[in-house]
Amino acid sequence: MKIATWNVNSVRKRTGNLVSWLERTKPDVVVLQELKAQEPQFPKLEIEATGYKVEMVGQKAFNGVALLTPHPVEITARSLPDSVDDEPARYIEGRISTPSGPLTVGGIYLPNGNPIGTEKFAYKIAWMERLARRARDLLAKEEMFVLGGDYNVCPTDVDVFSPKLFANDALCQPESRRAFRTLLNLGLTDAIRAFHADGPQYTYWDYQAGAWQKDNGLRIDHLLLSPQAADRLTAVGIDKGERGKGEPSDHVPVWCELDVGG
DNA sequence: ATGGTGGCGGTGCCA
Repeated sequence: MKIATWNVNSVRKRTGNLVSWLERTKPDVVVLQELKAQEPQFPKLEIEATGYKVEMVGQKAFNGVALLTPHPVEITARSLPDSVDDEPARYIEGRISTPSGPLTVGGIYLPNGNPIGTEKFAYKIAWMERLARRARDLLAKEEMFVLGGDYNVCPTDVDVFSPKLFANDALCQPESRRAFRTLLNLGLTDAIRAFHADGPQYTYWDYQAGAWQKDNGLRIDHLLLSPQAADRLTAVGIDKGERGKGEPSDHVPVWCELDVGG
């Protein structure tokens, strides 16, 4: 069972890349972020032609998340706890069946939070607390789940090409990192770090200043696994090649494999 | 060199 996350930075601009990636890598579930589209603008026909069903929470111009899978899926949430009306489209969650029991996949687009010292940063931290609340509720079920997405957090300085340059960035603040560690301390496993304990494992390279060519990257896209999912983790990967293609997203897909038997 | 790139929407906002 292959679970992936990808911030596509506009699903309309990325339709071609997305379709060829789906056909080549065949994930069982993929969560997408930054659709920058409402439901009528989503390239549903092109995606469905690949055999994937589309569940999404859309928004005009900004944010937007989707869950794609060829399997039967039950959508279990379209927002985090304590949501308000007209909340930014940043969370979707679905549940599929496997031979080892149900698997829940949450797709998250965590607020960027810049600049620090503003309401935007406070909103980021509050959003992370709501995510932790959802994680606790899911953990209580003692089932497999994966919370994948663009967390907009570099968990440690190893995850930043230049810690000095990002010292005042919301992605690297102690509060952001503490809230991320809270998720880990609940018992969640950072899938990439389970297989690559040290060293840079970037998932994002800015469009500006030749960041890709200079490998000036960040690790901000993560897959956090419940203990029941982590017990079955067999492989992880970062599809870095997507960043070198024509008209790329600034993020690349991150995936993991779970051995669920059958 | 106080810039640079990209997406949306039709001007500045967001990342």
